[in-house]
Amino acid sequence: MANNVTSLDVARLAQVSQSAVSRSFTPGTSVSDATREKVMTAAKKLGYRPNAIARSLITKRSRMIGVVMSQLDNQFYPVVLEKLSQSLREDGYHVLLFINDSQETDRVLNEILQYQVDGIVMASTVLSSALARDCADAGIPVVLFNRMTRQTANDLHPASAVTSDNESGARMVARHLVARGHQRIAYIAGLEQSSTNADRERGFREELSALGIRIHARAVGNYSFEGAQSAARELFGNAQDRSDAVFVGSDHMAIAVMDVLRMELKLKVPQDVSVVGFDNVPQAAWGAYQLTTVEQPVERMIEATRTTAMLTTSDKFNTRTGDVLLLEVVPSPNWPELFHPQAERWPSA
Amino acid sequence: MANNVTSLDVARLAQVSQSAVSRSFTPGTSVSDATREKVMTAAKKLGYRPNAIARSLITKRSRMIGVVMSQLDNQFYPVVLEKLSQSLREDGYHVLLFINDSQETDRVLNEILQYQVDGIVMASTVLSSALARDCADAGIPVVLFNRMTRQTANDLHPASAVTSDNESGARMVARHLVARGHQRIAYIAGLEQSSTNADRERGFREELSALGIRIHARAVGNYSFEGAQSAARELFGNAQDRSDAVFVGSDHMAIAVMDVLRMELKLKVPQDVSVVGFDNVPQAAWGAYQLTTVEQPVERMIEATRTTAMLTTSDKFNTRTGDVLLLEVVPSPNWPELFHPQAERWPSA
DNA sequence: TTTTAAGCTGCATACGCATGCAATTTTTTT
DNA sequence: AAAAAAATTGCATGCGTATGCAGCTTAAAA
Repeated sequence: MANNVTSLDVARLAQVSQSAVSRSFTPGTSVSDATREKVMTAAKKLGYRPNAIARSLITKRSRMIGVVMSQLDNQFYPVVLEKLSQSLREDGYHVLLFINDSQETDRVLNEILQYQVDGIVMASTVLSSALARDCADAGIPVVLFNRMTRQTANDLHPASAVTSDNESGARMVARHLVARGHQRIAYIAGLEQSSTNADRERGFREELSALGIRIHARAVGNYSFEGAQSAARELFGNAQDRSDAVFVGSDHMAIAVMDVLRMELKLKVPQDVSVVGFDNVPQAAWGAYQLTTVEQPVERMIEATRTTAMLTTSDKFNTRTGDVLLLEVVPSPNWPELFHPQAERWPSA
Repeated sequence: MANNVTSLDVARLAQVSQSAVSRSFTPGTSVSDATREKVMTAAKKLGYRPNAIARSLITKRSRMIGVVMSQLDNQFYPVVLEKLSQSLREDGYHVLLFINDSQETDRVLNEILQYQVDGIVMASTVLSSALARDCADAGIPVVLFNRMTRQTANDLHPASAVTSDNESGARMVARHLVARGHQRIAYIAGLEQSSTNADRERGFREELSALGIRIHARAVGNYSFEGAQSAARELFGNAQDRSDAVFVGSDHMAIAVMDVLRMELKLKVPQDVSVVGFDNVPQAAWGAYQLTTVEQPVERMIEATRTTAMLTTSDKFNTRTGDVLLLEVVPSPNWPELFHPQAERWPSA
């Protein structure tokens, strides 16, 4: 019963106007120290808390960022969520979270937009052109995290995107495996329609090509644990002409692959088969796996996401004034340090 | 620039009053099919979306639930978050997420309260009495998830709590280990001030007692990966009089323990040491670990949380009318099926 | 057909706060 | 000490929606 406390109540107790109370709680406004103190005293006595909802209605800034995520079972995303949340909070923003199972993205986005969020971050999700357009029209910046937008001529997304340099990362894996003496190298893809998979696969293929090697086998894991298990069985179930190394599209899948190789197929990793992942999730370092992997520079990706998602709020930028299309690929100046070689078969020399 | 569309704009286009528009978008109101149709047509044409902020201001229902979490690196919590989010969404609620590092719970809660959330769920966090009182005064139901409230006479929390039957689960582990022939059984605690640890430890101790056994060794892991590693080194670093089994307070810690035992101390699990965890996180089933563990009935816990967190909104209940203190321990009618024995040393018979 | 009830609709208002404007006070300058 | 500038304060209004109330229309009952 103490939450009915409004700025007016405080004003009365402090013997000032409601405006004074409002100003006392708004940084950068003109209030004398004396009044502010009176206000604060009264506010504390009444247990007053400014109503963010009412405030948003006036300022048209909710200070909320809608975050859409799926696949929380892939530890990469909880980590991202945690860091993103903290990063935003430092700027006074909060996360309105939406977890979307399947491809119900449209409904989810409609719900988000009703909440007047100041920005939207979509992780590992594809965004329909129509909705992207909706958001742009509404002046809400949208950032795709870990996915690029499709940019075909007639499917132009007015949305920003942040990814790491997936192609370079994959190239590095190719060089690494070849340097280790592998010749029969397989690839297990993530979601084929995702840009991350496309970029990684392309980089991997091209670099192998440059080294005079072609992919020995390929299967699709769809970035899921079960999908990766199936892919592993498909690729390694048959003993003859078996690959001796496999680059898996994500650590999450790579671990599933290792389990199948070891437990079901009784193969030794890394003695019989080398496995390399992507992301560098915490579990990659776990003793039982010690997975070689390529780290995504999450901190930097988040930093890019943060600033982009808050553009309309920033004083310097304003996406409202047009369909500004921002594409940001986080560069990886220090890729070598992002490569985490661990358990790898020694060169077959 | 299309987000300025208000109900008034729609009203004008549809040639009806603003009230009609409002009613058309509010289920259970009195509008003729004809008007509703006119309204919907106009709304679609303009791309109108009701403003949830403005709506909240009037109805005093934001349809947001504040969720406070920490330790997203422990996969138990992402799983909970995902299911909770989906469960709430089915009732039209959304999650305002707060991830709190350290013990900055107070500040976090203050921020939450400003957003006029309809309820608060705090996972694995202790709540100060003062703040619990604040929420109760504000008529906002608070549910502690996976933690009980402290209930000493002078520290009474007007907050609900949902946990599983930790004590029974721990008793089951005790019986299991003894049945397997273990005699030197250790315990690695989580956070000592947490109720979950207290309950699990008590149940474990008491059941062992009943079987004529006392805990052979004990260390504290504070529910963290690193803490568990240290605890494992502390307990098993010395070869003499080493325990032959250990019950670890959570799977997250148990995996860290297994890694230390195997990688650092070159012990075989389960041949040399049996390890049992708690929670049944997805990783417990991973091939390399196959951890024996006690499953927490997450679905049921969430169900209890959901209803409790929405009490003020529900038509049937109203916590505003008093300091209703709800304590809900999710019973475990089928504990046996929640026990997941996997890699365990065979009876030493 | 007349009476009564039920269903619709619009008007006006309020939710809690921020902000432009004008009036007032304080400070600074001359 | 007077004049000018700066700082502070209150008033009034509006953000976009929901809702009680009264008037109106249509359906049901008599």
